[in-house]
Amino acid sequence: MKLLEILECSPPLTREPLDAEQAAGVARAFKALGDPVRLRILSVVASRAGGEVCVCDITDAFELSQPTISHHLKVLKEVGLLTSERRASWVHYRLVPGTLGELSALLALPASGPASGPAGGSAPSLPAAAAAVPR
Amino acid sequence: MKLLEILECSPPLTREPLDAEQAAGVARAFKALGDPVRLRILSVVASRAGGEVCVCDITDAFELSQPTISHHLKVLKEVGLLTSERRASWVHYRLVPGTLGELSALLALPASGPASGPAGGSAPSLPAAAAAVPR
DNA sequence: ACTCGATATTGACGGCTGTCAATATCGATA
DNA sequence: TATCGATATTGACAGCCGTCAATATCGAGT
Repeated sequence: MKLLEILECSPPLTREPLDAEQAAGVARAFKALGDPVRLRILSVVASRAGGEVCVCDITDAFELSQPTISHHLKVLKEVGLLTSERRASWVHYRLVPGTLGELSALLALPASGPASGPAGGSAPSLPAAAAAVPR
Repeated sequence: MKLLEILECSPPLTREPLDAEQAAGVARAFKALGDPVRLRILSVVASRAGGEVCVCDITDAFELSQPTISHHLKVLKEVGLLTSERRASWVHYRLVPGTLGELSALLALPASGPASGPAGGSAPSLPAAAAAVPR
């Protein structure tokens, strides 16, 4: 299943627990972000003005072998965070639009100002409702 | 170094590339989120009304051995996402305030409406500036 | 067709990780 | 202090993961 579809039907963590299927899908994305090199690669792509990075730019921004960089790019691509396009000899990577934003929304706190928040106005966070004996 | 400190001095991915140290710190957090079980545990804690969950509640919400759950809780705690407090026989876990929000901000897209965004209003995302030959 | 530079794939290796059974620890209660 | 329930720790094992050297593929130019 595609990452974006999973993200779009996964509520924010602060809203309700994820079911097993959602968790499995989302975890794949976070696992991909769980490597320092991939995180840096992603930040290079995400912060690039044109939104596009040539592999060669990445390869010599890191002190890692070219196959290793290629491997990380593949991981980021397979999980649905990046896309690639070949132009002439060079391959360019860019963000898959939406995924970063959806991941961000998943972790976001419940909007303090309920002005434009996506949340239905439920659960005003009743302070300590279940203070009884746990079981 | 503590997770929150790292997060507080790490710019959003869309702003500028992470340096190696920031990436290493942040990646630890995402790595912890990169397991389906931990993600579900975290969502259970995050969505809990009182903000607190007893271990026993988690242990029998999953079909995993008690040591396994304990292990995952330890990982989430060591990485700085959860805290625990012992009360009587039971141990209660809660979110470390701020971390989820900071992680969310790290992944967030550049705020379209700069109304209440935490970002200083820089970088109007110049569209495609570097279109020249990659190298 | 041949060569060359850019990128991907393969195969191998050491280290990390998720899981469990067994055991230990820690509080409460008798 | 003896016991019991709740949680943590230990040790072991299979499987995954990051890295590299070697090699393959793919376009472009000659």
